[in-house]
This record gives sequence, C-alpha cells and structure tokens, in this order.
Amino acid sequence: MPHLDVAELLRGVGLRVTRPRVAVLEALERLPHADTGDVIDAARRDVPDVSHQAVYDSLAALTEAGLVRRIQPHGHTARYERRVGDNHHHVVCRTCGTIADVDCATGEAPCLVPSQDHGFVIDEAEVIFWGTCPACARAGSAETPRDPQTPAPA
Amino acid sequence: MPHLDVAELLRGVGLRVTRPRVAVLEALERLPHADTGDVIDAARRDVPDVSHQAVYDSLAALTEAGLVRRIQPHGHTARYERRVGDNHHHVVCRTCGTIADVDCATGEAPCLVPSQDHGFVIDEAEVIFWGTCPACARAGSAETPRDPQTPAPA
DNA sequence: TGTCCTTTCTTGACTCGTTCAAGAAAGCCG
DNA sequence: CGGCTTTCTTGAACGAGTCAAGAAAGGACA
Repeated sequence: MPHLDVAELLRGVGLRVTRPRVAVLEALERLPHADTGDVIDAARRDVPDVSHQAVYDSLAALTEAGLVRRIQPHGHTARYERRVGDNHHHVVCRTCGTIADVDCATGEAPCLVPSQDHGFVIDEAEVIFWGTCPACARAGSAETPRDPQTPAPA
Repeated sequence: MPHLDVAELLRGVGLRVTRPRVAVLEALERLPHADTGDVIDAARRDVPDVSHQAVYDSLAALTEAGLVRRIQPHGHTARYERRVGDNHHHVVCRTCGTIADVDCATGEAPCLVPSQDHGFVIDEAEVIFWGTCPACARAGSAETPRDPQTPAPA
C-alpha cells in the first residue's frame, strides 16, 4: 500500500517510477538518518539485486527532486532523510555518529538571515549541533568508546 | 618575525615546534579557508619537501589543540581556518565553493541552544549558509553553470 | 652542550565512499 | 505495441584520507 504513495510522490516531481527508487524511498521511510550503506542494504530487502550504483543514482535523483535531504557530517558517510521542507536541524554525536532531529529554535527559517551575506544569495541554512549522545556520555565518562554503529536512540 | 608568534602559539598549547607545523600555521594565516591541497602547496613554499602526511598530521594536531578550525561542507574537501573561538559561521557558494565568514547573528554562541537537545551534551554549533556568490550569480543568471572547478573569485 | 626518550616525519602502500563509462534493460508517451 | 529516453548493471577507476614501520628531530634533564 505504501507503494502507491511512493509512486505518486515520484510522479509528482516528474521522476520515472522504478523499483530501485521505490525501494530507496521506502527504506528511508523506515530508517531516518540512514547512511548510504544502510540504504543499499535496506533497498536490497525489496529488490535483492539492486546495484549500489542504482542506489547512488536514486539517492541523487531523489535529493535533487527534493524528496529526500542529504546530511553529511564530517567524518561520517553521507546520510539521508525523508523529512524535508521544514528546515529542521541535527544533533550529531561525535563518538558514535548518532543523529537526532532538532526543530528550529528561532521559528521557521531561523538562521536563514545571516548578519552579513557578502552579496550571496542564500537558499539554505544548515545547522549541525555537535556533542555527545546520552549513551556515549554515560559510557564515556569512564572509557572512550569509539563504536560507530550504535543505533539511534531517539 | 611571525615565526616567533607561531612558535609561541604552538608551545602555548603544549605542541612541539616543528617546521611542518610552523609552515602550516603560517599558510593558514595567509590563506583563510584553504583546503588540504592548498595547505600542502603553501606549506611546501617554506618547507619544500614536507610530506602530505606531515601536513595531515599537523592539521589534525592543530585542530585538536584548538589553533585552527576545520570546515567541511558537503561536496568539498576539508578546509581550515585560523579564526577560532568566536563561533562564527560560513556562507558557501554552491557553484564555485567560495567560502566567506559570517558573524553570528544572534550574539555569541547563537544556535548553541537548540530547542530540544535529546539529552545530548552539545559543545559546538556548526552553521553553514548555502547559496550563490555574487560572481556566480552574475555569471549564472543567463546560463546555469555546473562547473565545479571554477577557482574562487573572492 | 650532549644524551636519551618520545614525538613527529618520511615513504609508500592501502582503504573505502563515491564516481565514471559503456552497453543492456526498463519506463513511458503516443 | 513501437520507439526514444532514462535508468540500471557491471566493473573499473578515482582520490581524500588513513595506516604502518623505520628514520629523524624536539626537548627535558644532567
């Protein structure tokens, strides 16, 4: 049943409906903040033989069409999310890479009004809060874990 | 003469004073927002045979010590800057990658207070404004250049 | 100033996310 | 259903960044 929605979404932005694209979109519905590897694995649950290239192409097309948003915190591979258009931001754990959403503190398009714009035409404000997630803070007060695959707690 | 300052800086944060580190710091004084390749080239002006590895190591040490700050907008290689500690932000041109500084609109540690923190201990807010720089806006109003390697005009 | 231990640098190989390219397959308009 | 275009498959390649082992340099202390 979600297949119909997804197909509509794709047509709505002028994209052809293909199995890889459907699988990628549905994967992102299930997995917020999934990285490229996660998306490839998840898409293969529906389309076992999709090539990684098809997933990359799909992600690029979906991103360009505005159906998904790409996040790439330094030191981590690219991540994608379905929640778009509300200009929300992210908290990233420096230790395990967990990402959580943060609504905009200031309102709708908060930081979209920089103090000086140097003549730039600004179309997006990307805000990343860096810190330590609860799990790593707890674990890390004694040792310093570097486990990169802890699932998102939020 | 700047050599003395730089050596002092390094000692001040407990780092050994080595020629690669001095060269890297001085390069960053001259080149704000230089990427890794720029830093390697610039450092070799002073120390012709520095290895890229030494530059990477120096940048990592300087970053960890808080003497330089790393910026890594998606789609661009890492860039570094000497201006630290004032929590300023950046405007990045989507077309040519030019970076300019933007002071914090809100005050001192602006976005450092997200609306919800999900229990994270936040230590930094990274804000990147995306847009089009004046030069690319002028050039791009007629055509739509997607040239990723245009040298920074500013 | 010289000795010795530690940190840092050199060299060179290597990893891995991502991209490129050519031909095959699939979507979709009529 | 035909035909054109977009997308997918396959497989190679790219490149920023990392790893590792031994050589060299920094600097504390005598």
